[in-house]
Amino acid sequence: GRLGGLYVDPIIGHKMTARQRWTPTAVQLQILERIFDQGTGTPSKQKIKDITEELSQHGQISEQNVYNWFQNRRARSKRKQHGGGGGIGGSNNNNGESEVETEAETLNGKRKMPESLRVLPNGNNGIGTTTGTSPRPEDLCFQSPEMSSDLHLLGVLSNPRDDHIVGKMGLSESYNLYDHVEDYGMSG
Amino acid sequence: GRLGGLYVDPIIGHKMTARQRWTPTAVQLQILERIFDQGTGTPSKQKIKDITEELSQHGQISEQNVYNWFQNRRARSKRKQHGGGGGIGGSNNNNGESEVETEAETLNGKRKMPESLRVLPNGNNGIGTTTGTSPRPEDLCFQSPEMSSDLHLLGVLSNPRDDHIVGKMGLSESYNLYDHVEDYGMSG
DNA sequence: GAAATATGAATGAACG
DNA sequence: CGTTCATTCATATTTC
Repeated sequence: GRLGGLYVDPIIGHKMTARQRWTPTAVQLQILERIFDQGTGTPSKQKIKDITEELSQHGQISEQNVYNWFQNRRARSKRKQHGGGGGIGGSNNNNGESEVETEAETLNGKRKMPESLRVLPNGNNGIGTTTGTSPRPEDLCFQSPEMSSDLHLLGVLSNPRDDHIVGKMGLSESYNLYDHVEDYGMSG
Repeated sequence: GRLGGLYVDPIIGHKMTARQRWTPTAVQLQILERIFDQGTGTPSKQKIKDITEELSQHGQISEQNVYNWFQNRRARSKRKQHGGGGGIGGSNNNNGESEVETEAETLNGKRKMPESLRVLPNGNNGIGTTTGTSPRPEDLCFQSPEMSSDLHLLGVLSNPRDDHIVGKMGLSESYNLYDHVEDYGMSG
């Protein structure tokens, strides 16, 4: 993806086909996280301009990128993006420790470890799954496919859109700082 | 054991070996596919909860896993048809909900079937698929990892209570996100 | 065991 | 702002 490329997307429709997706560099990410940690919400437009200008010194970026980043960051803070994979025995960490040191990528600079490892700097994502021993399918193949009785309560699932209307509350930024991180983003 | 293992991560240090990701068991996969086949797409939060609770009886799992599974399932069902599709089978486009049913694997109980039985819906092997041997030009993102304290001018950002109050109260003022390509909408 | 493929997970971007 | 889509990465699994 040529972030700084000059090629223009030849209009595929109303969307950009995501042919050029901005990827924050290590330095940009550091700055963004720093700012995110300082403020509690999405910066104003003027702030975005300043931030964008600053981040432009470390790589191609636009105000839209900064805006999206803050929006996503904030939205996913409640989703415990750190323990995203697991969450069961997980560490319910919220946006409290945004100040994480991503030294690995910083040293590389080449950002070979893109996104996945970038969010796991502490070394504990709380998955706890661990197939340490060989979890080969053969081992669990013995289980009989007795799913008929199990799905009795799931029959309602055939209708995924039955309560998507609810959930739209006030637009106020009254975010409960409590860890109600049961929301990983769905229509409900 | 498999996902239900209790082994804890033995501290990798700087780099984390990234514990094995969740892998659905045969029974879980059957249930998930069944539900996916019933509904049109991603279930709601409440549905996810029910599904997760149900699947927990057949192995360790979290709501995030279920959510990701549906997201990937849906995305890849569409990709196979649209992206890989092309025009071999004649009708290229469809709703997207109807995916290639993998009933063969359910019979075996294993996750995959031998290559012989694995029939691709399009058979686009190495023609238009950029995946596989894709030279990612990530060089563009490269830049010196200079971690300078360039935040000097962004110091103002350290004050979260500058105007964000106006922002949250004045959400209705200029939050036309529909044009957020031009104006991503901020209270500035 | 390496290559190829399948797939869970992360995230930027877009929608409503 | 919350949700959802599309793309990509990393790992698990299969194949040779």
